Amino acid sequence: MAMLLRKLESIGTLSDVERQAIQGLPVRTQTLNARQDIVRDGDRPSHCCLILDGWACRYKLLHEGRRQILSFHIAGDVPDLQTLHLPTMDHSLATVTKATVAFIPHESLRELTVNFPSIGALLWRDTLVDAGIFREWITGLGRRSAFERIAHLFCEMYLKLQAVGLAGDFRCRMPTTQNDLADALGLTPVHVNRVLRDMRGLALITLRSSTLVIEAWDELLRVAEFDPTYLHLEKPVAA
Amino acid sequence: MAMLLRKLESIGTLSDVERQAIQGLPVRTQTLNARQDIVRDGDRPSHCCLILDGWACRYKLLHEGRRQILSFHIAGDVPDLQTLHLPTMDHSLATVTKATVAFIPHESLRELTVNFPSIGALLWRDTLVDAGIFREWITGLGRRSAFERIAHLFCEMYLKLQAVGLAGDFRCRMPTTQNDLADALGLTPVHVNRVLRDMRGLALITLRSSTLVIEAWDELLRVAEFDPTYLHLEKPVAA
DNA sequence: CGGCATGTTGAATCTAATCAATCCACGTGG
DNA sequence: CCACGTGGATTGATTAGATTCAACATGCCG
Repeated sequence: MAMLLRKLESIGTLSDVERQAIQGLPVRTQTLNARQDIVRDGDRPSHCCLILDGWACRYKLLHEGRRQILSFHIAGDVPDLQTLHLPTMDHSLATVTKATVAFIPHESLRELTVNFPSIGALLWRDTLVDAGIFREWITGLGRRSAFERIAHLFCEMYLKLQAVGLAGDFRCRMPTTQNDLADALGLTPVHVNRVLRDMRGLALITLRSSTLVIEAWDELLRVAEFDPTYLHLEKPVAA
Repeated sequence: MAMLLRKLESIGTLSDVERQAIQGLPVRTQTLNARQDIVRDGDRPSHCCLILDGWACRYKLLHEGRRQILSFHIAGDVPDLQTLHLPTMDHSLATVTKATVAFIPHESLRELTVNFPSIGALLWRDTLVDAGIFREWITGLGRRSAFERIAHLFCEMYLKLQAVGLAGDFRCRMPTTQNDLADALGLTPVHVNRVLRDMRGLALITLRSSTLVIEAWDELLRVAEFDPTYLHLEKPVAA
């Protein structure tokens, strides 16, 4: 549960007792291949899923195979935490890469929130941060250009990864295909490809073999019109 | 607080004691003109805002006056409930129409969630439904056509209004300008206008003087590819 | 080595944006 | 009562950003 602790402490604070209570949660761990569904639209799961390693994403499917990715998730995230109070899934959750996940029974989590209201508040807070990220994505999809959207996503993922110690020195994993990026940003894979070429041309970033290197962080922030407030990170954000 | 009760009971259930506790909340009521900010991006409010009458919306501003509306809110909604656990606003909240709102101190709401954990759970649930609506909007902005987006929004608002008794018989208020719709759906006002003309031509809806009449509900659901699951309404949805 | 997923590029097309007038409904004041 | 002002709605003409279709390259894995 180290990843969960690290994640929760990136958006709030925990006491020793609380840390121990979280570490005492019963979990069933499982490793999944890339592109496997974890829970599906319409399911009524009895567990939440904590990501220990790898990437996952939430998505919805529409007619004619159209897919919209709603969020990307990394180690420490509990992408279906909302099932604690919304029994029916209104979207699906799948792995992006090979991933290790831990399933935590709803019951245990409810118990935890009853015994430790401040952990409950922190979990609530986590779902609220999630919603804040959704709002930012809405803004991007509605009013940002393809270029700005991609730049913005790179800033976001870099900071999210950094917050749990998985990024630094302006480089991080980005194990998404151009197709995944397209489905997340409301674009076509072809157009994503062209924009990435342009970004490379401007010496903003390089993205090769699932590794993102941000060559010009300040410039990337500027073109993305990126303001990290919406991530509601507890610790000040590293420049 | 009747509207708040009605709203909460549209997504869950309350006992008599809980109803009374909610009715005992101290509030300061205020009437605002149309297009007034209630809280602004960056604020750290000490109250939540319950809408008693009229419409409000959340929005973000970008460069060059670009605006993205993130959600519409009606009587019974508490659009800034997240400030209970996310002190800093990452967007603004404003009235759409002349509106009456009630301000409830954070302190009182926190007390309420401590004394009545099941009210706390219901409020949490409300923010989760909110997030579910954000996800649906992401899907629309990313992968639906302008026509589908508008149709989808009409279905959503009709059901939301119906759930609190403000709509029926396939008609409801829709006090949004075409400009508001454009900012909500990632379109231009001009294009919204054309699509509305087309929808009228197909005898799907009429929208005049802030009143929406849905002429062909089933057909509207079909073209919008609308599935009400994401609204997580407690009561079955009226056909 | 072969096969398949992913990435890349070109050309044609299209949806929706942009720019620019004009129209209409409504409220106000002379 | 009517002229005027204003905000919103409507229409036309043009443009731009992104899509679509298609072909080809690359790289990884069995």
